[in-house]
Amino acid sequence: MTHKAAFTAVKTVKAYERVVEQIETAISKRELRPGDRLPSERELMLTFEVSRSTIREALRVLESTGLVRSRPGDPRGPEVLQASPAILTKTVSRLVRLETIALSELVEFRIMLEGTACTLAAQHRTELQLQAMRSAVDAMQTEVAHGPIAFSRADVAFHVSVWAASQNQLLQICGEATRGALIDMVTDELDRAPDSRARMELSLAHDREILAAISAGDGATAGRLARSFVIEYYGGIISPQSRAALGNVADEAPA
Amino acid sequence: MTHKAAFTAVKTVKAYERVVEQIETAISKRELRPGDRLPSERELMLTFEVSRSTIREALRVLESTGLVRSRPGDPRGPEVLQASPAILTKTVSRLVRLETIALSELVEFRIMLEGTACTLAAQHRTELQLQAMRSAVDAMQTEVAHGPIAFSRADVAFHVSVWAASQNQLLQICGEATRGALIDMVTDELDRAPDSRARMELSLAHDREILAAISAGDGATAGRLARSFVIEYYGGIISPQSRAALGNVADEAPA
DNA sequence: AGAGTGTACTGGTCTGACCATGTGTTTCAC
DNA sequence: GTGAAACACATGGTCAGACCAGTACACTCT
Repeated sequence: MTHKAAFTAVKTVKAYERVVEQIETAISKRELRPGDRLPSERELMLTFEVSRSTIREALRVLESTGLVRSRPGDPRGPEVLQASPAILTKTVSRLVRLETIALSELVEFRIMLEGTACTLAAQHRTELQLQAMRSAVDAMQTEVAHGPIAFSRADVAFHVSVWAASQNQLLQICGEATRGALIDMVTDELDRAPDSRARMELSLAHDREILAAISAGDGATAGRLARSFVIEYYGGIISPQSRAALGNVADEAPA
Repeated sequence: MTHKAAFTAVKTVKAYERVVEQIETAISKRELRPGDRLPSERELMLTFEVSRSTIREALRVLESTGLVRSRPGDPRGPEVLQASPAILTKTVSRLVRLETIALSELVEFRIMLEGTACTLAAQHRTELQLQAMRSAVDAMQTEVAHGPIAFSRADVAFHVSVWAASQNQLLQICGEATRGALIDMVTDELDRAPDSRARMELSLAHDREILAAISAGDGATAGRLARSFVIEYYGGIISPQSRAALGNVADEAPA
């Protein structure tokens, strides 16, 4: 009598992958905590019963994932690292760079991010973060005199402080990634030298408005302002429909 | 006379890292495109003048980044892959699991994405995409009878079709990534079996509403609906402030 | 022309070796 | 006793060479 055997697909799993998996789950189950040391490669090859090449390949992928770090000569062995969103940034930027993403898509995405960040910042900001944003704006004021490059740096710093106040790291990461990508693709940051003074003043005024809304805890206004300012900046790049759709989300009640 | 020598810090760079870097930039400069094949490991060790171990370690990190794939026995060599959000998903899930990223942040992010996707879809959708979304909803209707798993699959398909209609690949990528991560985290998709029928009907009704708004070209409504439905689903996870801030963006004119 | 066979080369893994480096200890001078 | 210098040792980085199982592709044979 032949049973209906519940066979399941077998996929050959490479040795180093199983090593990775075991160490990974050990970390995610908190059996290994940041700062802890893994056994040396030579010890690991004994416990896993594989060769050093296999151990090393496993360590390389763990290292590229930001979970551990090996340093030559350290007798204490590879270090278990604190998980950090930093590697996400790299992945996201590469994806943006690679994916043949249209500039318009990037701008749309940016509008969304900036708006949400400001909305959330208005709700979540701590007093400390509020101070940070204020001083960032003050710094922008100062930098107006030092030319567009310095000003732009201060501008970025303000936006970073807003992202931080949103208390959402995914927002921060994507913001960082899109900023980098946008700067890569739009290089008019430099050739807009002629009317630079006016534009700096305008940006400053915008950021002050946003800050006021955030400070007042008015998330809807903060988000709407942020969106409209990004649109003002990059609006020419995206379609009029997108402009209308993304810009008016907050300030027009549906008919 | 001693010049002021412009010496710069030297950091010892490991051999496999330089291999990774070169291949990576080749990919990002489109000299290597998805589907292309890398030379075999034995050839690579000749061109880079390193040993096979080094080449292999480099390939392992490239593979863990999702850039290439090696298959044993394939005489054509390692394959250059299409950049995919899958790796992003894995990274995000791990960060959430390690509590580097709070689940609430993920949900907030998701609300933003879903809302914007629907808003843009309402503006950008082609007739073809509209049909796709319609048939996706119809499929959901059919799958109600086949249980929550099949229904959930159809539900996902509908949302994917919406992202596609948004004409924004970044949205698609991030949507895909957050969806995977959320499913990893929130596994009540299965244990909600008791009232599954009611919830399926509710989801279906929601999606129909969204589709109607998209179909009518009403981006503001589509976005507002999408946000509120996500909040209805995952609302318990995020703070009341976030709920209010993200949910009411579209439907309440600022006081 | 199609089905089966063969083969050359692939990636996966192992062994064993060498080197430069960082840590912890020991030694030494004061 | 205390601080600095020298040492020993285990570590990670790299290399060379080997074996095996598997795949793609060409070559049979019918």
